[in-house]
Amino acid sequence: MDYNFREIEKRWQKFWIDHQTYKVTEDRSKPKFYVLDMFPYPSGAGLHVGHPLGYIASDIFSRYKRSQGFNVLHPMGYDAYGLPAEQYAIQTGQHPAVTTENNIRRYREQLDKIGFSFDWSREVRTCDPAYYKWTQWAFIRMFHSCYCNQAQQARPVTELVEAFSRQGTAGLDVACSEPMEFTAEEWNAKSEREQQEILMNYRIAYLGDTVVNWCAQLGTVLANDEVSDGLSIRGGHPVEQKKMRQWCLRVSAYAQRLLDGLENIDWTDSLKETQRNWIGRSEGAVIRFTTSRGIPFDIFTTRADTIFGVTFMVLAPESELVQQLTTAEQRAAVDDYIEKTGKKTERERIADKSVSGVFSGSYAAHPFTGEPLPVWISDYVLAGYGTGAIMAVPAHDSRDYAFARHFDLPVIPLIEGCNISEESFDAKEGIMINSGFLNGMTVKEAIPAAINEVEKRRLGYRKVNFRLRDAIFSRQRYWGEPFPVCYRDGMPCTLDESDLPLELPEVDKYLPTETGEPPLGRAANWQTPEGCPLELNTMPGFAGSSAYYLRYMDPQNSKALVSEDADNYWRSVDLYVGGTEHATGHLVYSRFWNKFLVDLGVSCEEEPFKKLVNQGMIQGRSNFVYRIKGTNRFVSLHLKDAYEVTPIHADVNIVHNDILDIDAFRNWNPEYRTAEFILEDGRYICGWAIEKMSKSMYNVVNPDDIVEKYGADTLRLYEMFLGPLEQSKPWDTNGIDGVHRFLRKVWNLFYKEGRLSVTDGEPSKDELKSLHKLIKKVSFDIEHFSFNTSVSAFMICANELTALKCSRRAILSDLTVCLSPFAPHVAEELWHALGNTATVCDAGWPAWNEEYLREDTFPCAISFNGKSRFVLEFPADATRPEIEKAVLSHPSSQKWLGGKSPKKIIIVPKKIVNVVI
RNA sequence: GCUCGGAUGGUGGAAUGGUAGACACGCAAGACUUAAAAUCUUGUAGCCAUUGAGGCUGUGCGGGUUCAAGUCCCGCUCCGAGUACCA
Repeated sequence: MDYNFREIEKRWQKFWIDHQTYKVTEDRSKPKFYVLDMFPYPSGAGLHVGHPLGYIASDIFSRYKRSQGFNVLHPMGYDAYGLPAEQYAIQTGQHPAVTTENNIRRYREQLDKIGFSFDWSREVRTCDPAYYKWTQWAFIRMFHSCYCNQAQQARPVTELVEAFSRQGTAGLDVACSEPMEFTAEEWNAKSEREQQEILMNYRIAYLGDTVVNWCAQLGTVLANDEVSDGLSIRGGHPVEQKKMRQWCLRVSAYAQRLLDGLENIDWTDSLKETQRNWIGRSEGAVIRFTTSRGIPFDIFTTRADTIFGVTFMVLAPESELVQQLTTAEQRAAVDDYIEKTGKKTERERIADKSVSGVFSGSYAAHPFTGEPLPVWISDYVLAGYGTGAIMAVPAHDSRDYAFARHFDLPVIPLIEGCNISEESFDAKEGIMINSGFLNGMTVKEAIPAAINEVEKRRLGYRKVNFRLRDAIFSRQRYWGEPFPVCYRDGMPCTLDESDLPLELPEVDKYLPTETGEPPLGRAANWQTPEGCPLELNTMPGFAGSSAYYLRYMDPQNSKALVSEDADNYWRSVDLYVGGTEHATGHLVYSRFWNKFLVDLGVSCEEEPFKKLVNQGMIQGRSNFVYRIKGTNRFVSLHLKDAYEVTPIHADVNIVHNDILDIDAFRNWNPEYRTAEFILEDGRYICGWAIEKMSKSMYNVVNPDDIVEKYGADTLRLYEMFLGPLEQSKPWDTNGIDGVHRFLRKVWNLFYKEGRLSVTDGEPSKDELKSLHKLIKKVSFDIEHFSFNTSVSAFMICANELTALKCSRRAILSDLTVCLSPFAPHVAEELWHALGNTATVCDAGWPAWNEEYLREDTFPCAISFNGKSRFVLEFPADATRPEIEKAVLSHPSSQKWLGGKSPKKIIIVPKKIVNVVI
């Protein structure tokens, strides 16, 4: 019987479905383990070979943990809301739900062919009302919560209202958009509407007037992580800054917890560092300057030590102080400047490195010297960071320096011996000069000293600033979760939780209305039964993916997002596998979302993803043919230099090991039907290059084709064999034959001349050694996600056992179990062929025995002064004097010693002997 | 600019400070075959030798620590990823 992978894989995939082999329940008799993949967005293009890489790795780990007796939760679902389906709907009029459903079906077919051990009974889809009910529910809870900075915890807004009516804002430290101060009497005297306006300033989900990234082509706002280089990540359209009233999530309130939480999780350093930068904690001080007309002017600085070097002040063009500080004489110039910068898109603002700005006409007084400092307005100061205003220290900040040089403003050096003739001195080192009471101190001493003095004189206060902004949560799109919000007299109110889910309505077109409202404006009767209009925006992509890992724990629960019982059992994700591209998006939002749920008592673990592994990207490997210019003749790679040629992408699916299938190429495109070829050694050899995997480069490799040709087990092994999991690498089908050959070799250990041929009885010493070497190596490798070397270990073992003509049942049985996480179908087949009735995942992971690995003798490299010279075999129990004697009496030793006697002899047991002369 | 990775044969890549190049691809030679494919065997870092002979040089570059460095330390070069008027 041959290794018929098609039949085997079909049989076992059916078996696993029929027997619900991978369904899990909360079995308290076993330890739990939660392995999660980042769920995919089901795109129309289907999966290419890059997508399953992470899924294969997590599947191997899941199966391994199952064999070790863990109760493994390994679910899969779909991140089904998103822009591409909606764009497609706009073009074709097809309902996004239909295309999404089709895409999901296609994804599922492709995934099923690879033999994953997902528990599909727990599948979730973010566009399913039974699922997004809980996304809406969390939003309602965020609306009714505020963040208490003292307790570092979300609290109900009702508590805040009570505090306001009792004591006003006195003694409260609650996260807010704008600092506010009022007394209990003032609060109680306010109207309901005024009180609601004030509460918006504190809610965790709030409506805020914010500068947003507006993308006109997409007709929607985008979050910071959805924009790169001033272009939208989806589609690459220009993005401009616009002030709009939008739903926001107060992610910034959780900044410190998000930062602290990184200490206790097992993620790569680079990913943690990316998040730290994104959160951007900086310690400094807010210092209050006073302007000529008594208007306070607060700035944030991390370099309070440079206060004596301030020569001017700068405001962001969007700052509210601009209007107050502009004098009559400067009015025209300032208005002109504001208009010009306002028109610039984000992209232009980044691209334009030239210095620009305008003088406001006002002066601020230096808090220590009282000296007047001109107040300028420039777009190099950002409205959204700190206070939107800075004190400019041109000698020690490169941006201030460029500005001062351009407008010819004074520059005062503050550090002994620094050279500021060409550029500013930004380093935080040196001895202070020209700085009053700070003179003679080092920079490191001067920073706290300056802040202390500022606080003592009541000129300002110590402040920790974060770069992390609140997340803009509204999208002017159709295909997303509707907000559970209606407007009563223009005031936003949440729906009752019992009315959830609020289902997405039908619309005639997926475009904005004629009046410019979002697509939901087209829905008929989009209002509550009492007639209050419902919110027209929908939620962004990250809404549905922020708590999906919790829903998998209890996916059918209609009473709660997750039951306390299920949450207490599964707790958090032990292993999360996915790409780095979510470092500042999903992985920040879901950590925030989880922390909020922890505050509500819904989730029990502060961090949702204990360990995270980033699989690398699989790039495409394109093939080229070379057409001689102006002809339909193609010349093979190594002969092309003799001609003038144009490289043309050839479909990688008609090229094998860089050799072109000429007939297939002629049939590929009518244009090439009559093509002629100049061959080398009778073959046409293609050139190649590493590029992104995409249709236009004809380098997309479909996993279905690989499964059809080689089988799922070969695909799984080969994807792992390609290189280290976390490294980006090109897909190169060359070499897959080797992995396939290995599986056939394993098969041939069991089957001789077409029939099963295994023998009972005691395995030989060599057989045991080979097997136990494998068990040890593979166990270690899986724990360390070093799957590529595991595959090598399998190949070595198969080669050794083949050489030993091993057909011993005991050996083959354990080998099969080791192989089962990697190649589950063939392992299952062989396991049953050995006469087992239970599935291979119930077999239990074999333990290795060091006893079998011990050698009778060991080879030892003999070095002289570190240079390896010859190898000697020693008995396992050789003593030091015996080794020394053997080494020195070896005929070559005299040659290397050159008549001298050795200074010392270093013996590393079982590895090396070094003779130092 | 800053942060984090990385650099090893023709290729993908192995190597707890201890015989560098495992394993695989590719290539070459051989066996089987009318032939091809498939399969199997052998060889395969470079250089100089040799045919019972071994030696030298080698992990991006330059130093250092060590009996011993691809691995650790210092200084560069190049490549990749992320991030950026963040005060």
